[in-house]
Amino acid sequence: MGINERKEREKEQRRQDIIDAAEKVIFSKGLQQATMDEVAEAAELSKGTLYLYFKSKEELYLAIGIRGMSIMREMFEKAVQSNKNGLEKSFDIGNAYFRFYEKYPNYYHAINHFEIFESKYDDTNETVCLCKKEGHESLEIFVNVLKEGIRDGSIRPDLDPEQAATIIWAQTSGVIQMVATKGPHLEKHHNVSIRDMIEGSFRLLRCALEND
Amino acid sequence: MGINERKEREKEQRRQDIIDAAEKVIFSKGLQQATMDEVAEAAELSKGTLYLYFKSKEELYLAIGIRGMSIMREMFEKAVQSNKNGLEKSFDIGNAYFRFYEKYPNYYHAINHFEIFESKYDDTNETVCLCKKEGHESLEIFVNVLKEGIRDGSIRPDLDPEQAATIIWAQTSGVIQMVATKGPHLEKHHNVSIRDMIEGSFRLLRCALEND
DNA sequence: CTCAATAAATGACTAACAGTCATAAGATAA
DNA sequence: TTATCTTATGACTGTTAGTCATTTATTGAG
Repeated sequence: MGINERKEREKEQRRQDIIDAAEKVIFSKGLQQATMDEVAEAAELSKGTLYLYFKSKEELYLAIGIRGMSIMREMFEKAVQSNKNGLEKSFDIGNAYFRFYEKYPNYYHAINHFEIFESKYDDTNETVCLCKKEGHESLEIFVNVLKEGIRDGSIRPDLDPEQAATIIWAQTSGVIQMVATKGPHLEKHHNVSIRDMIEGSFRLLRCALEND
Repeated sequence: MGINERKEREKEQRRQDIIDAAEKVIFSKGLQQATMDEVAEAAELSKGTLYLYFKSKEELYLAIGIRGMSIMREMFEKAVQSNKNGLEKSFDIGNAYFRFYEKYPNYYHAINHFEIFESKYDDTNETVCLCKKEGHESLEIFVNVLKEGIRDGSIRPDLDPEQAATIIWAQTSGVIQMVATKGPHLEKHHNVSIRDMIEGSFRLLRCALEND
């Protein structure tokens, strides 16, 4: 049935149009300040239609987060396409994470919002599961790089790659979050550059990771 | 003037009563679900009165966060009262941070809420400044322990204590936040205990910190 | 004690906004 | 042409943060 397929495509297109509109409004005013009426106007649709495609404002924001996660994962995939050893690739992922934050701060915040409220979300919710799946795929890239590093001898062999990846991911998220919230204050009042912070955290991680 | 002093005390007492009531309501229902009417009822006051003491719901929650920070700082102060070396005291602080999260998850979330939205807050706001001051004092305890460790030779001397403290603090916050959001999921589906995660992160940090 | 002045408390009210639903418009197929 | 089904609409509702005119309580001077 060609008609049904076309309808399906149109529906998906409309969904994406709504997310586009939501990004415009939410990224410029912030999640709280942005209203569904404004999103509807930006999408040139009525508010009711928005709710045919998304259960709530929260879920619409989640859809934005998924876009962000997808972009981030692609950046990670590019970052590990080199012939460096596992240790150096690990730092390339770390740098990619930071570059992602710098280039797409709004997507970063959308992802962060999801991570923070993750425990409150319903596991049967499709959008939530998609979010978790995307996040897990990004982590998996890092796990594989750690394994590679252990194999090529650049990373200490006594590490459990899954555990180490999870922990280092969390640690790096913490540093980027700190930069995101306190960064401007640190640069202004403590004369500490954000770049220094990131590099400082990598220096510590290098001690923790490298073999010998 | 004894009367004015008594009035001042009573005003402060009422303020604390309101925070007590807010804790009861917000801790049991969550920030979003809790309404100011419910807080007012729990405090046995009218809603209008709440707004004589706190500019907004947000600021009332901030006041709860300050209480949490104060408790946390006290736990840190106790943690460093020993005759261990600087390196071990550092881990005692880390453990205290985690114990604080375990014992007072609601205060932990209040603090986290503040940290996350810190950049959006007005720097001229008194409550916000108090929050930042409390947070800074906790960090200062850690900075001093790092300095102590460098002096007693347990911690690598090439570290900048302020920078390292800030970074390690951020990293540890990241790990605890991960535990807070993904912990139950990790324990259930990946058979990874929270305790392992915390200890794993300490093991990595030890490599990064210790001298020789 | 009385009474004006000040301070503290009240709760009905407003504005804003997320989410709903009866109705309408449009597409499709018989 | 018309019945059926899908999609879209926007007026409406319920909830709640925050306000403000009014009331109540406290104080200190005469």
